[in-house]
Amino acid sequence: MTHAKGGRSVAVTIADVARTAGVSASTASRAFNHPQRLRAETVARVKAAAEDLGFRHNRHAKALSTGRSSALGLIVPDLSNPFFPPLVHATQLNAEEQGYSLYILSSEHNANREQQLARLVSHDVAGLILASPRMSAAQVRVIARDVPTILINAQVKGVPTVLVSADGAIADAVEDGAAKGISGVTYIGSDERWWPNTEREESARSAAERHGVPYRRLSLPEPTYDAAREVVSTVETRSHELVVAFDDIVAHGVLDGLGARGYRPPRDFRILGCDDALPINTNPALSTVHLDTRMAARIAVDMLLGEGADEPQTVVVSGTYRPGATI
Amino acid sequence: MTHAKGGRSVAVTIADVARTAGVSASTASRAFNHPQRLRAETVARVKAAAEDLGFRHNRHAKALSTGRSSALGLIVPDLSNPFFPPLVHATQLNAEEQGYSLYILSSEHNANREQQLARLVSHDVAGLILASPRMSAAQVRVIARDVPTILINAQVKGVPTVLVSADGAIADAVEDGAAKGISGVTYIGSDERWWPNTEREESARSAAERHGVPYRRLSLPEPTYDAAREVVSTVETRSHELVVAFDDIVAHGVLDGLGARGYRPPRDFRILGCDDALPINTNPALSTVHLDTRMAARIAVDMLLGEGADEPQTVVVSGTYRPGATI
DNA sequence: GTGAAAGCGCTAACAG
DNA sequence: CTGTTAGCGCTTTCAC
Repeated sequence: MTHAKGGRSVAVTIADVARTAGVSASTASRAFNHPQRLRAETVARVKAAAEDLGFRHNRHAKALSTGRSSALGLIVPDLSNPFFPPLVHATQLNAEEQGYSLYILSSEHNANREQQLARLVSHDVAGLILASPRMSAAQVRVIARDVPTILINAQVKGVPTVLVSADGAIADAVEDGAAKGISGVTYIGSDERWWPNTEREESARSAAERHGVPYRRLSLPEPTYDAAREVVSTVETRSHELVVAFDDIVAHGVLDGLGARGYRPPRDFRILGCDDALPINTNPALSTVHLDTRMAARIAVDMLLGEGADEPQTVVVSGTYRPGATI
Repeated sequence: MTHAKGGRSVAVTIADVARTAGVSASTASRAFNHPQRLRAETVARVKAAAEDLGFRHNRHAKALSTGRSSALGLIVPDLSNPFFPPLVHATQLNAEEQGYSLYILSSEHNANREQQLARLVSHDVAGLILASPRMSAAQVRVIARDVPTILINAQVKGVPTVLVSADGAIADAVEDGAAKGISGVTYIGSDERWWPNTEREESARSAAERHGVPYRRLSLPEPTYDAAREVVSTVETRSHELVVAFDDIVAHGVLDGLGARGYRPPRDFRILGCDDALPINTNPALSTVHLDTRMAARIAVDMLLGEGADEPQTVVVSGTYRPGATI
């Protein structure tokens, strides 16, 4: 290997590989892209040479030449929310497996920034995954026209979607609660029209209705621990109700806020979290909904890279109720 | 805008821009890359044309042509640890500001996978940031020879480094504790030779020594909530000691584990966390060390993109002691 | 089954 | 100040 100024090693090109293998550049290229069209012996010789020289395809040249990128994009609203890291990691693994790398972008829950990021990468990636996007349907459509796009936890007509649904699990939890005698259901989350929030709220509401118990909603300015704790420290409390929290963090806030007032689950109230991904446990152990984000990621990547992108479909990955000691 | 099959819009090239602006491709190119060398009027005309057509540079063509990528890489051991998302986000912002996008890779604390990821992207990025790497110094050097590399929270001779240090803050915390009368210092973390762990342990140890109180270390198989909780639920306890935890999560585990045995801070023991980044608060509020990862990210990106890469330097970003109610 | 040649979109000498 | 030309590394017709 020769060296350039700065002591940094210089790239090995496919021409170098071709030369040492004693073939032309096109043949060397074919050894990687269309090995069937070559004699097995030739393929082996080229690959051996490549190995020897430490050859690696220049991603940019390849993309320029083929018109296809070997990168995917993933936009999430917030890396700090424990829901996303496993999703991100799983996406990365699946992408890698198929020979793609991944641009991970974080929008910080800002719809405009999200769209801006999406536009920024849309021309440089083979496909884009929008996880729990903040964009409007119209904004999503603009992006989807530019680049193959998969939605996770959002619904836009004409764009393929993976839904990580808590619906059935929340129903199960409410049923469990009802069997133990609850006086009502309270959903606590933000009042944003954001799919994860609206789906969970709607699940809680309809489950309450089904069991004939009163339903109410507590709105948080933001679905954070502090906001939740704050709200329940002042709100009028109804005994023996089931609190369905937007996620485990909010549930944690509720637990601590109510705990400070002397209320303990399941004695005084019952509570359900969601996401099952906190680095910290509660006491008593929180009943929650386990969401299989890894599966969702796998499906999303497969849909993106698969053929069936023509007829946009919706796949629902159902979460499961994980009873703890709070229901 | 014309359309290709599949209804996806077709790319606008710089040649298109040049044509509508009535200039040559090179002039159009210069309007973006060397505007000083052009008449202001020309620059304006080209930019207007570009705007009109919705032109965006083809990243791959540009990279191929210049030999420089406009992407940076960032490898972290674990997105799920609350320490990293702010670091990642800040890196992204700074990279973006300078016109770079960011490949974020997660190694899941696996040294080999980490190196593999680093090699994978090393040829496709303008620079690489390794945050709290698991790789050996030798492995880091291999990468650093291939691509400009900055280390965060690791030290390898010859490679520029940003250290997010808890040292002074831990000293301050121990001093605070000592003023209130502690019987000793216990560091609780893993026993890995990983910079963040060894730095904090060493700080705790030397601070204890300085104050003439006994020191000991509790080793966790992994620095998790459960492991910490488990260990302190069985270990012999010494009253009125100061527990220095590897991070807030471990501190949380200690708090809950000791709490279950009826011990409360600061009455029975004192405790310090680290990272100041949990989505959840403790009760009483945890004393912790605030680490300015955003600043670290900014410096890392600047070092990577700046000129001074010739003389590798080490920059230390010192954390600050954030007294809560547990010391 | 393999080679020669052209071209992806852009930038960078080199002329003028 | 601006246009012409060549070429980045790779894939891909099109010949043989």
